Amino acid sequence: MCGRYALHSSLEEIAEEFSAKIPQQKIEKRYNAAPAQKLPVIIRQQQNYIKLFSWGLVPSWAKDPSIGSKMINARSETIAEKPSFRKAFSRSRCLVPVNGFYEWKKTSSGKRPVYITPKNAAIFAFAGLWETCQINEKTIFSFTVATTEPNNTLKEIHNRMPVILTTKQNQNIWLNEDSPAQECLKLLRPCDDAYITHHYVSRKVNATYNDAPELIKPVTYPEQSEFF
DNA sequence: CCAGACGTTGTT
DNA sequence: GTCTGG
DNA sequence: CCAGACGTTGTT
DNA sequence: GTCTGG
Repeated sequence: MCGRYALHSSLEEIAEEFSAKIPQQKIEKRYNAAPAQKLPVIIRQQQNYIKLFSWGLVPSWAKDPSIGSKMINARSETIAEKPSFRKAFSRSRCLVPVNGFYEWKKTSSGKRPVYITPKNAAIFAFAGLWETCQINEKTIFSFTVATTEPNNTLKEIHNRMPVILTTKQNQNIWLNEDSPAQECLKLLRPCDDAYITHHYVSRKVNATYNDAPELIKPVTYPEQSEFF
């Protein structure tokens, strides 16, 4: 699954990577981006835009925005059918720019956070969906991240992983709102192991109020757990 | 017909 | 909004 | 994802 | 245990 990530590239770098217009808004470098926060996504409307949307998809019919906290991920196996996602899947797909993401690996001495980054690139593109919802005269813009089974590397860490689109061609199919659903579904597969690398990081990342470059630095945990 | 759900992950 | 359960 | 709250009445 | 907030 994917519930935390880092995005420290500049807006200019992100705009360049995704051929997107640079927004007026500034964004901060993030090392601990978390659900419910406003984060940059790439959407296509005539041209590509970078927008700041809330992580946790709030369906258009929702009456309470807190439903978004349950919608931070969408299983790709059912994304086209679920009432909460199917509308966005058919017409409102987006890319989520990410420099690396965190997964928590269970060990005999507790959960340890792992940071997963691209091996030969600067930025990952997660496959996402976005939505708008009107609640109390306010429009909520939100997004979710598609998940799939893990590749061989992630299998050692966790039982799910975010969908990462590694080629420009696939990113374009995903972003184009006229792409047939069948074509889009084909993209929702674990990415090849060759694209990623990973290392353990500090448990400081557990708390969302920590957000600094040190969070993505490698740390070493004891090889063997303590005896009891 | 109306009422109620609509989600994902993993359980050390 | 749309589907399922009662 | 993890951390932290989980409640009401009525105001030091 | 389960939900909300970040």
